Amino acid sequence: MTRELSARLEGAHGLTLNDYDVLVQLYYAPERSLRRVDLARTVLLTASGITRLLDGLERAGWVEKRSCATDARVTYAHLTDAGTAKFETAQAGHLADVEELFGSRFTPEEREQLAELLGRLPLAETSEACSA
Amino acid sequence: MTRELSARLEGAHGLTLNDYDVLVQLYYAPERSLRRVDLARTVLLTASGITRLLDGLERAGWVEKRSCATDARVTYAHLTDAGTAKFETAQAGHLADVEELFGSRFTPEEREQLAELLGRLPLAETSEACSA
DNA sequence: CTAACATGGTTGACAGCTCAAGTATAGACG
DNA sequence: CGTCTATACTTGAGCTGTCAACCATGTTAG
Repeated sequence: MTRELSARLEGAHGLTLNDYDVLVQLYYAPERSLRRVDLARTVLLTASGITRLLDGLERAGWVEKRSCATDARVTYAHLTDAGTAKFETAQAGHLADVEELFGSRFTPEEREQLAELLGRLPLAETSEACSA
Repeated sequence: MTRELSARLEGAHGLTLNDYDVLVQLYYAPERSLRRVDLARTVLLTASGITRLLDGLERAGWVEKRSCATDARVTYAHLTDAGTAKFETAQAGHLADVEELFGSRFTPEEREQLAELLGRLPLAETSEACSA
């Protein structure tokens, strides 16, 4: 399923599933910005993985770096206008794909259940913010 | 979770989660043998992925190639005695890990539910056997 | 203040997997 | 029989992500 979804996303928009995931996180984040560490945690990548993934998105002009005023160590990833547009375009197709491959097999109650059950799995916890 | 399980397996027995997965499949297969294609399908790898993974297991002496009497195209992967022993050793630890990280978070009924729900996801279907 | 440690981030080397292309065998059909 | 298509498997090239090592900044305690 992951392969299939990723392949479709790749074919239609040149995005990896992880790329897309990062775009979603940024899109819904306050100021469309997130610390790289936090981003790494939510998309289940390591710090270096995020560096490399963002390299690509930055080169494409969809994401840019921003420094933090109160902590010189942190760098924010910020979704550019181009990136926002890109995401909005990709989202429709992807949601349709997910619905087709995944959603159609479960009733709404079953989805709830799945979400609740899988939500119990152990994940690293998030951390503090910083006023940009 | 996958990372954690794989890391433990790697640390304790020098096995990848996928290596382990292949070992399980072979262990419970008739004659401890499986066609490479079928193996690929059940562990969710491509044909070339299996070739490379088995390369490693063969070099370690846990798996060996066997040809098929009735179809010269197919090669069987067969678990050697060493491989069987290896698997039995690794299994205990791994089951404990899974229980710790995963099982402890769900009641038996919930596990059933999860299995049923996730079991509905689309997977490539298996294929025919061949008398070795 | 300084030493010691924790945290955010990047980089080099490498593992693991994919895709595309190629080889070899099998089966179907004229 | 020869051709055409499908299947089993391997290999070369390349991508993605990991780990380990590193630098820089922040935090805490003597």
